[in-house]
Amino acid sequence: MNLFDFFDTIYPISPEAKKAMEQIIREKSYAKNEIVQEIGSRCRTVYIVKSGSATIFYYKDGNDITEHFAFENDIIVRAESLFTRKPTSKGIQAIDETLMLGIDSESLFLLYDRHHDLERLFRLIFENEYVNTVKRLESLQFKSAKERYLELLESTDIIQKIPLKYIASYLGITQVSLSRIRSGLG
Amino acid sequence: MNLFDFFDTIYPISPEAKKAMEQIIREKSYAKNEIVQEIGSRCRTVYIVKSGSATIFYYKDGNDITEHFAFENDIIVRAESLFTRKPTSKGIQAIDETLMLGIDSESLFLLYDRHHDLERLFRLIFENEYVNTVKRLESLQFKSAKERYLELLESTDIIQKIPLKYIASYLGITQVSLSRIRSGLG
DNA sequence: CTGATTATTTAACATTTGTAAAAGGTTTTG
DNA sequence: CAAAACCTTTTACAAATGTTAAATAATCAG
Repeated sequence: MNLFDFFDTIYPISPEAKKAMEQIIREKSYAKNEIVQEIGSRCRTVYIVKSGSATIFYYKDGNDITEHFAFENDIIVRAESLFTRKPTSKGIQAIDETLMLGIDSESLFLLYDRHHDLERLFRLIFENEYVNTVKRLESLQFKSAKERYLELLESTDIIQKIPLKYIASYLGITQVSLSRIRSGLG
Repeated sequence: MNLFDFFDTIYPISPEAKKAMEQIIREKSYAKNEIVQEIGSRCRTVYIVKSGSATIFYYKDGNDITEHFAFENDIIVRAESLFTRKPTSKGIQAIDETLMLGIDSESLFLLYDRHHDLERLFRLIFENEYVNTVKRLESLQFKSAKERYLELLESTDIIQKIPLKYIASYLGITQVSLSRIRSGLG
């Protein structure tokens, strides 16, 4: 789907706003496993996955942890950096060959002053991300690992294609534990 | 602190916007343990805690679970309902004698059209809530219960006054487990 | 195609956390 | 004040998850 068609499903914006946005969007493709944004950087880009898949990841005690997955038409930002202007210890990585649209966030935020509809659009987009995060929190707070795994399986088919090491850490468990759950013993 | 002084520290709004907001705010006090919003209701109010403390809670397998704490000057909303207009299985409860300001959310959202600065202010407020939720997610995903408890203790002094049963479920553990951690054996 | 690399499962054991019940503490209220 | 209600800790045992290492299985690169 075209980006603006996608945006129209959320909140229609004026032709002027579209024109202004086009100036600050760039498309880029990433190879499998390529780093999109380095750990330690500031988040200055709002990404939209056009095809492929990407994660937000970080390291804890030497282990690679997947905090977030993004697939086709998903927004991907490191919120704790984008909205605070501080660097973050998280990075973004392409899982597969991935095509991304990147919107320069500083420019976008400036456009909010002249284009109220753009601020509205992105307010709605990020409110939705906020809601998704609250739901994931609920899942991690008191559901068992097995419940979380089943819930994830039901959320999207694409998850089937993602290597289990990413999925395990996303669920907050080890690969060994995930294997047990999958074999029906967990 | 006065509400508008507090808002000014986030994003200054016009006198007209203040006047419009005053029409949709009501102050109400709640007794200790009083339910502010019932489980199963829709979130149509943005609360601000003036004094006291409140939680977002729900039931899972018969257990009372605390999802969120709010203290003085904190915003408290059930985001998964406020931003989707759907009912939620979570409620809001006062822990202590608590004074709250309630802003009618439907009216607020209507004001966004006429008062761009109000939309800006609340966008910034909820972006901040979103960031807080992401940080909590990170904590629940891969920190140990002990780490989470120590982190919570450092976040605010007020937490010392909150009964441990609320804190245990907020951390995603049982009271027994929290007692073990506190006694240094966990 | 085949060895090398990477991903996944299994096994054995350790640690953490949960469950249920009881025992102390503390607070509330008549 | 004293009984009741509520909160917190402790105990003993069960279940879930982690750790390390090894064994398979699948994929990749020359």
